[in-house]
Amino acid sequence: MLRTHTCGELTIENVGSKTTLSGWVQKSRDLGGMTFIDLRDRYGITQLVFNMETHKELCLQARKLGREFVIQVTGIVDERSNKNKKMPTGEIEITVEELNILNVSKTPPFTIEEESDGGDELRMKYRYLDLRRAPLRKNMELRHRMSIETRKYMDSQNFLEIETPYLIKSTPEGARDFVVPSRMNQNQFYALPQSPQTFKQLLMVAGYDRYYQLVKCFRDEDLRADRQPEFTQIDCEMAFVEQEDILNTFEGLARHLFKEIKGIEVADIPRMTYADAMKFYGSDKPDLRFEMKFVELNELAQNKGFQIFDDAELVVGFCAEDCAGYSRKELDKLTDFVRKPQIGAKGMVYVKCNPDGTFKSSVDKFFDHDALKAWAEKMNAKAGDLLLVLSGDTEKVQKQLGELRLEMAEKLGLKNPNIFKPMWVVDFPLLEWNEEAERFHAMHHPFTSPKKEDIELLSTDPGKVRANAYDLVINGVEIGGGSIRIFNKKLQAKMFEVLGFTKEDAQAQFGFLMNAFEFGAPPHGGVAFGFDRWVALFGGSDSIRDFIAFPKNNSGRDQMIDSPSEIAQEQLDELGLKTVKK
RNA sequence: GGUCUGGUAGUUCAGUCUGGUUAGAAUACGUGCCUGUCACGCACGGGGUCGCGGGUUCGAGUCCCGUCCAGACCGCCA
Repeated sequence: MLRTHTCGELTIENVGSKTTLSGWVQKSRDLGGMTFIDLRDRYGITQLVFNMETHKELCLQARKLGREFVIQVTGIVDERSNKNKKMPTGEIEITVEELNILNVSKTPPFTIEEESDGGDELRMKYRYLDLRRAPLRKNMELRHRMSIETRKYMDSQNFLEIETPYLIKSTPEGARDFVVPSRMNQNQFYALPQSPQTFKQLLMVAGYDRYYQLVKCFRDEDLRADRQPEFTQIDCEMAFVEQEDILNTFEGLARHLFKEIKGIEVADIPRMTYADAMKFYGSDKPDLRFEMKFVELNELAQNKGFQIFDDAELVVGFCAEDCAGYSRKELDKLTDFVRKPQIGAKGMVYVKCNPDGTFKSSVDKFFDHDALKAWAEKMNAKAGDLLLVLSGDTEKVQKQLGELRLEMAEKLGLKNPNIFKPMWVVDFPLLEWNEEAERFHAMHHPFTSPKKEDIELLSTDPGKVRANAYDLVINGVEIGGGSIRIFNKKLQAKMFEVLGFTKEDAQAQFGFLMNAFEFGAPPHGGVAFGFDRWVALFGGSDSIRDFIAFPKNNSGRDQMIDSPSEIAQEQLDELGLKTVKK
């Protein structure tokens, strides 16, 4: 037997017993007369002690052990004379009687500790070493527990987990597909699913009225800290439901996960329309951990001689608490922030609500004390607060101010990772105008149903149509989204028409779905959650990379296995593919 | 496709703005000393293609141009 216990389980209760442990040498401390070794495995760290007086040969051997050597020891569990309260096994140590080196190790390129000294690139290249570190291990454990609890909840609600194929059909809508050449059907290609969308709808037609799946999805788009080319979704679909049923069912999932994983009881999850989210927070995924709600100032700020405001469609601002003391330099930095090309504002107006009741603003020339006081009152500001105001075209200004709001929250340390503010954003627009293609795109996807009362607008003013679509947002992170689907063939055809599909295109790409809908499709709808994001959020991180065992880097490369890579000419020939010379 | 930041010892970084003697620190590694350490301590030591290519200059880690790599963001992500 290579071990009788793990390195995390021995305590004061086991003192006196004989034990065999196996693991990696985390660290050795050679004091001359005695040597301590921290032995590590997945479960913890146990201290080994070698004494020069009693076991000279063993002690000499132990001194030669390098970091990450794999060893097996047998010895007696002893109570430590100097206890370490910082570690669970800190009251005991193993007085080693037998030492067996199972394998040696090269010196690792970075330290395998809580806080590694390795940079990202190196940690990715040696991911198997990085995964030995406790923080990564905890992330993997968190991910595991969340998948278990998700399955428990879904099972309790009568959902069936059904697998859908990974080799499917490419469709030009939405994200770019990853494409797989077919050897048996030369010049034809499979696509990896961006989501199991059509299959889950077909499962509804098939009568499996509650489906879910923890499933890999693939999108060939540029990466971000929270976006990987392959990622995992909790994909769900239900039949015979309305939006309300779905929101309630998955509010249940959120509540279950919050309770079981974070020990947090979540009250009802508030809902906000897309229109309000944009109006008050300048984002379709508002972070509600902090206020700084937008206040419109058109009436108070326009026609007072300040040309920039007068020309603007919207003058809007928010109140940053206790920031009136900001220096000129700090305010200039905020102005620079909103003027960055990524944000795109022309400028920023500020009003300091001084503690003595006076006001100091960047537009004192145009607005006197009373005018600024009226702003402050409308914005519920108190003495000591700072008002930040932007103006311009409504949609743009809202987004710009939304970015500024997040920047201020960051500056003020309001993004507390231990506070969770979940919300549903509902009533998304059905379509959004794509400038480049000069046509409407489905905001969610082309199977999303419009609100009944808005259907008529499809022909007259498609941009105004609201959808039965919803997102779950937690702390400003889009955790998931879904919709009630169209199950009526006529309406689906109308939708494709609005999206600019010819009948032939629609039939070629989605015919299999529309045909299926002719065989008794039930009313249905669903939702999909970004599992990696949810795990990262619960783990207190903005980046999903350290919650995926083997992630890809910024350019979609796996630096450990060095993929993607070129393939042999024979493979290409077999697939009927030609290499393109660079 | 674009914007920004970075690339110097095994590793993490300083040094670059303002060019000039032998490129430093910490940590890791090696050797020696040390019987209660747990970020052990002390002493000594080895360790560098300053990402790569070109240019300016008497002289380039430092300035300029190009390029590669990494990261953050915009576009993109139904």
